[in-house]
Amino acid sequence: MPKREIAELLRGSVGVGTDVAVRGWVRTRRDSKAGLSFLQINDGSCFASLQVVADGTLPNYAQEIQHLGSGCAVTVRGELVESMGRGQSVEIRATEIAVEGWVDDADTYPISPKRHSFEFLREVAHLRPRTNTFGAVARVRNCLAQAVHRFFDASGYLWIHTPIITASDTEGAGELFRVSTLDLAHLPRDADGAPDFSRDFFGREAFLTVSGQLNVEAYCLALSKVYTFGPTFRAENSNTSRHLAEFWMIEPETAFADLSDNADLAEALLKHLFRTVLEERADDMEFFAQRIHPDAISRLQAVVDQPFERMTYAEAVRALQDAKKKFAFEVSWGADLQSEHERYLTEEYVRRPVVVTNYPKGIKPFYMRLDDGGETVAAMDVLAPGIGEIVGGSQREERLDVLDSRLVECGIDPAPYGWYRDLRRYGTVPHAGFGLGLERTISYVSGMANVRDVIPFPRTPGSADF
RNA sequence: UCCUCAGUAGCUCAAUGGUAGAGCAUCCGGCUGUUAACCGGAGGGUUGUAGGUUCGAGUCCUACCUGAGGAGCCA
Repeated sequence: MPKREIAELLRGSVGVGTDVAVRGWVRTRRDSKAGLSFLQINDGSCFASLQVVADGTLPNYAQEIQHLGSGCAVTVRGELVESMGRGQSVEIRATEIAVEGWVDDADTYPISPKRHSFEFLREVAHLRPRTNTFGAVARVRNCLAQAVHRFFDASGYLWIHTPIITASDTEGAGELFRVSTLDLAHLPRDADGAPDFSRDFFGREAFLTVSGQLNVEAYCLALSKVYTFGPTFRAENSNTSRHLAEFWMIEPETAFADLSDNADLAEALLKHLFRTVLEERADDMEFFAQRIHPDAISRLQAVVDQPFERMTYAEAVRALQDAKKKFAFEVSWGADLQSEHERYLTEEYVRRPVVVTNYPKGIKPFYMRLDDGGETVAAMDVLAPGIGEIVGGSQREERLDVLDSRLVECGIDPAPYGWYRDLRRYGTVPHAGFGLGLERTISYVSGMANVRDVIPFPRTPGSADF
């Protein structure tokens, strides 16, 4: 008897009348005193559960089946039949139900068949994938990750596995987590009494990466079209619904490309991701639209159907200054846009994703290409309704002399950047790239308001359970 | 890190400074090709922690802990 995924059976790819076996976990049991029970079985292969009809004549009916409850693991064998009830087209008429794993104490099993707050479910992160919501999030997350690779592969980009451990502590993007094997209780000291990192594992200080960008630029300037996709770490004490200490980031880098090409790529990537998830995870998206965010589907559809708005930072500042809305922070040229400003632009001013470009150089890092005029850099942020900044990127400074003066201007010691400067010494070309936060993308797609609920085991300040 | 709010049954929440309750979940019984099932019953509590005010504190005060929302930082 072939074992089947529930998704296959509900898709109709197995004929009615076939003997099948399914394995999964009981969601609910409903008894009929007419002498049969109905089990909803879910195996995670799709959003829906499969109804199993258990007749009272089954040998373990009274002993076992009538005591099955939410969370129990079972193997069901039987015939796939057209359902006599409403609500599902097919069901399994069981000939055998084997209990694989009981629920130890149904009274305290956290995932009872009722509504739970996301805050509570975070405390049982090892069990929350058994809920409708977190099953859907997991499938959508997988769908998006697979779509990222398919998009880049089809576009001729190479996936570059940039290092997780980095020796540079001055990449300019936030606080870093230290990687060390030194004995903290007996820390070796140098002559000045400072920790002697020459005795550390790598013979120097080392950290977890905050971005694969600098490394991937090296491969970009040889292989033309490359991207990284992996975990990223920031030791910022950020306590918001949009920040994690460990998150996944997608960072493409394109040679012979300028800022406009870069924005085109970001737009094409986002549209591809949204189109794919609407198509391949229609069941989960339907759930998100019904229970999580009413516009979950319609707003993705809208993004896919129309071009992104584009405006320069200067235009954005003007729009904000002309806005009737009162902001807590005043808008003036030279200052970074506040969250409230970004939100106004994308949610009220253009009401869809918007690419803001050419920010003042003073608020952007050294590696962004200086624009003609010398006041702005070729930076771009993609702002999306509901989450704000979803993409941050730029055309990179490919001119060695300008890069050097920018390093000085930003007060950065050029010494550790020898290899990065080499890329400008030997066959430099214009190139551009950006970072797309996977969790923020999932958050936007699903309508899940907190990125802690779109990653399996969230790491945030003061919290690394599981 | 800063500001604001919240911690009461397994969960979601009530309770004027005066006997701690409901719904859901769980268990038991009834009913039904059921499907957010329905009806009845039962068990379930050191009110986040430590102090303080008061005849009396879930409620008021102080500190701390935890969580959430917002800000900053950013993806």
